Amino acid sequence: MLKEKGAKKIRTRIAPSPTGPMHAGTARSALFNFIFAKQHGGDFVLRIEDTDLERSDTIFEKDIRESLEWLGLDWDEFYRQSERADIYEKYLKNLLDAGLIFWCPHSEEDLAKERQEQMSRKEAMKHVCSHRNKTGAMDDKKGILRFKNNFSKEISFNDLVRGDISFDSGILGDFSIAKNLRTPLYNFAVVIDDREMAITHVIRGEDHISNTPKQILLQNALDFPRPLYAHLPLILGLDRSKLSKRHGAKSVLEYRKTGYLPEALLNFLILLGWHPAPDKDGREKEIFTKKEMLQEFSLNKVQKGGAVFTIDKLNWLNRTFIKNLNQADFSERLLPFTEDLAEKINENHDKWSKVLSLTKERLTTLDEIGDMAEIFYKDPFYPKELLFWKEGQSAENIVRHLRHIHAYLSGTNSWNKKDLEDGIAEYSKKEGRGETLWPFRVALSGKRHSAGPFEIAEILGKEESVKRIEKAIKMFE
RNA sequence: GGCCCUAUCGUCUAGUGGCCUAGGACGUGGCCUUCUCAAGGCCAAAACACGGGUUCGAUUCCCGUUGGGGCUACCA
Repeated sequence: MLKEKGAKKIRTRIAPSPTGPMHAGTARSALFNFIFAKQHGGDFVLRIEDTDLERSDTIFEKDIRESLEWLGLDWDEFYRQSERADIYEKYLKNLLDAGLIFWCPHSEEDLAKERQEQMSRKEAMKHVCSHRNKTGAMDDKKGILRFKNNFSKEISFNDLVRGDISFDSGILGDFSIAKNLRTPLYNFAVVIDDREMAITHVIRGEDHISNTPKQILLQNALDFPRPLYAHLPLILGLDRSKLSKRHGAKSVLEYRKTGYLPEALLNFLILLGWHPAPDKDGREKEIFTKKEMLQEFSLNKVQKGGAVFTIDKLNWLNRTFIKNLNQADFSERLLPFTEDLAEKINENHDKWSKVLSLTKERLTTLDEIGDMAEIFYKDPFYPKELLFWKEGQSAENIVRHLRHIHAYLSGTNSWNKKDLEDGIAEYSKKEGRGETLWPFRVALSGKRHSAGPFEIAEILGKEESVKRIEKAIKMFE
């Protein structure tokens, strides 16, 4: 995409707090930020918002980084707020000197009581501090820092996905900005960092809309330029509330563990709240490579209403992406899911590649490979009843068909799917395909659902196939 | 309680005043193919929350109602 001459380099960021594993909402925000930055030749910044030491844990920071890496959303710069206290302190002191912020000595109990009363009076809950005009030095061992709000001013901004949004700044009260000079609170740290990191576009969840006026007030006080804002619709659970663990929402890494492909998850996520215009023939595209996302994404096509996360379409996308994988890629991605089979796979790669081609278009998630591939490596165990094609099929017939097939298989030396099928065709046509082929297939696979008997037989080889048929016949003796 | 955002099939969405008999995808149902499953092909059911305006004409613009959501911390 063309860059305007002299235009500032576009910089976006994802700013998660390491208080839990990365979930779909954060992943989608990261995606949108990444795509937007990259399609404009800009930078994508990862900033860990760990100012709340109580709740933050490095284990979650690791989870976040690993999630982003797995998704291929590589960041250009990395920051950690806990390492930036000097910067926040500098700005806080300036603001204090300028009399734009002040120390508020009220206890949490006082504040809670005040809110309670305001609620019962049907007023907006806010704290307008009695100490707001006490400038100058104060005992910083007590109380917190608040922004001295000058009221009755409308503050508005233009949201890239929603248009103009305005607030009455008065209802904000003297909002909190730091616990002390070296411990900033969210709204303050964000404003400082977005400025220090030269963020041009703040693309984040809709849940931050109400934080925006506070941040703008701070920017104005600091004389900072205002970034452009784009608030994304929220990802919702089945009950239409903000998606959370409560809904059993999985973390990004859990999707990896289950065997979802990162490209499928990305494709799914970008469609939650965005869809490009149909092409010139009116066709609407559903499958996007990252390259296509880069070409087609645009903020003004982003949806305003929240989107419910349902697994069905993700599953379909995952199946589709798996199906389109080439054999080598498929095999490689299967590695974490085939450890139990590793030895046997190494013994015979040729056999494994045949197994792969049979299973590839049957998998929804990669972790299903075990169940599907085991029939080629382990003796099947199944109840005798499974051999019956339909209710009415007689045991005599099953045995008769299996014996015929057994005899044929034992006698032929032309062991490939096509010849086997041809060899049995006449008999199965005469006796009934389901009648003969169902017991044949079950004898080989031991499963109600599987690939066809000839395909399985080809992979199993003559000896093993014959053995399995014999075993099935024995069940009737 | 206050403030803000939002509203098209079950779900994700296309749609920016007439092209809408509202399109696509997932899911669902049926049929075809078929030994089962998967895949594939065909078909079907399925939505503009409601009420007022504006207009020759509203899914589309405005207002209101209702519904849904978010925020309202010394969390982010």
